[in-house]
Amino acid sequence: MNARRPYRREAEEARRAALIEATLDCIAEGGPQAATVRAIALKAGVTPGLIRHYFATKEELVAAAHETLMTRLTEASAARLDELPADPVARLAGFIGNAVTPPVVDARALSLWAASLQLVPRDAAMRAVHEATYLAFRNRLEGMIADALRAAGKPATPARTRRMAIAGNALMDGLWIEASLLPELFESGEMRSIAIHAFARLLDLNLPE
Amino acid sequence: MNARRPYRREAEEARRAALIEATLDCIAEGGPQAATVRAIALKAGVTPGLIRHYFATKEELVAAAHETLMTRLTEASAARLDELPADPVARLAGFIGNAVTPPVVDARALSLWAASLQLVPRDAAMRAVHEATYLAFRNRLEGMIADALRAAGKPATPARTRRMAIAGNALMDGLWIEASLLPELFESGEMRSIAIHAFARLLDLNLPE
DNA sequence: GCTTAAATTATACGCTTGCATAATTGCCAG
DNA sequence: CTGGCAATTATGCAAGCGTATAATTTAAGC
Repeated sequence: MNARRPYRREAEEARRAALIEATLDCIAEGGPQAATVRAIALKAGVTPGLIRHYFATKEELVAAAHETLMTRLTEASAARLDELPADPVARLAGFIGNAVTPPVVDARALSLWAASLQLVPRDAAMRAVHEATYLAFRNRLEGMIADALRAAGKPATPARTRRMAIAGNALMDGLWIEASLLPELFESGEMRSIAIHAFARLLDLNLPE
Repeated sequence: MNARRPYRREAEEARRAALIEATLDCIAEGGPQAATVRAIALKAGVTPGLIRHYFATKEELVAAAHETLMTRLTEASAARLDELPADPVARLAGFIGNAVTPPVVDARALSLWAASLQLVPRDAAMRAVHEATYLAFRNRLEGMIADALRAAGKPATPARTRRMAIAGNALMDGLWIEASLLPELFESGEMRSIAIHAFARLLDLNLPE
C-alpha cells in the first residue's frame, strides 16, 4: 500500500495547541520521559514530522507545554472568581475553599505541576514562568486579603498583607498537594474547612465556611 | 587495546547505595529522562552492566532512588531534633524554623522531590512511600504540637491537634517549596519568621523566633 | 600457592529516539 | 478551473536506549 493517509489542514494556533495538549497528556500518563516525538504525534493525531514544523525542537514543544500548564493552573483559581460573593470576606473564603477542593484539586494536575516544578532549579525560562505565576497568584491573594481586612475594619498595611499572603499561599499549596495526592486521607469537605479555619486564624478574621 | 579497566570489588550495600546516589544525581541534573543506564553507571564509576547485577531493571533502580530520596527528606527534619531545646514550645519553634531554612531548604532537594512526586498519582509503590512519609512527618509534628499546647496549658485534643498538624504541615511544605525555588524573593530569615509567626497564630501560642 | 565463586568489565543486540528530507496533497487566489 | 504555496505524510539516518551474555579479574578459603 502506497496510499498516504488523508488529512485536513488546521490553523497554526490549533495545531500548536493540540501538540501542547498531547504533550501534557503524555507527561501526565508516563512522566517526562514518556513525551517522545512519536508518542506526542500519535496522541495529537498527526505524524512525527509535523512537530518540527511548528516547534524548532521537541524541547521547545515541551517547554511550551510546561508554560501553558503553569499558566493554566494559576488561572484555574481565577476562573471562578465571578461565581464568588461580592462581599470581600465571603469572597476570600470562597476563593480559599475552591483552591483546596476539586476541580482545582486534581491528581493529574498535580503530577503535571510536579513535572514542571522539577525543571525550575535548572531551566531559566521555566524559572521565570514559575516566578511570574507564583507572584501573580500571591498578589491576587494579597489583594483579596487586604479587601477582606478592610471590610472587617482591620489594619491592612502592605507589609502585613504581604506576609499573610506568603503564608496563606503556602498553606493553600501544601493542602492542595496532599488533597490531590492522598484524597482518601481526608474526609469530604475537611480540606475546605481546615483551609478556611486556618486562614481565619492567620488573618484574625471570621471567615464563613 | 584489549586491557580491561582494573577494578575493586565492593560490598553489595555499598554498590547499591552508590548506584542510587548516582541515579539521584542524574535526575537532579537533568530530570528523570537523564537517568539513563549509561549516565548512572558513569556517575557511579562502574560500567552499565553492573546495574543489572544489583537491580533487576533500571526501573527498579530508579524506584529505589526515589524511595530513598523521600525517606531522606523526611529524616532531614528529624536529623536535628537533638539540637533543639527540651522545652516543648521552643522545641516546636525550632523545628518549624529549621524546616523552612537551609540546609533543609535546597533547590536540588526540591527538584528531586518534585520528580518523585510526579510519580505518585500513577505508581502504587511510590504512592505508598509518599503516604508513609507524609504521615510520619505529620504525626511527628502533631506530637510536637500536642506537647507544646500542653506545656502552655492549652487543650490538645486529638481532633484539634490533627487539624493543626495538617494545616501546619501544609504551611511548612508550601513555604519550603518557594524558599527552595525562589530564595531571592525573600529576605534572610524572613521565611523562618513568617513560618513561626503563622504557627503561633494557628496554635494560638506564643512561639519564640 | 591454588582453586573457585562471583563481581565486574566489555561487547553486542534489537529497538527507540530526535531530527532531516523528499514527496504528496489540501486549499486558496487568480 | 488551474497553478502554486505550504501543510502534512512518509521515510530514513545516526545515535542512544535497556537488556543480554561472555570473558576476565578479584579475593576469599583451603
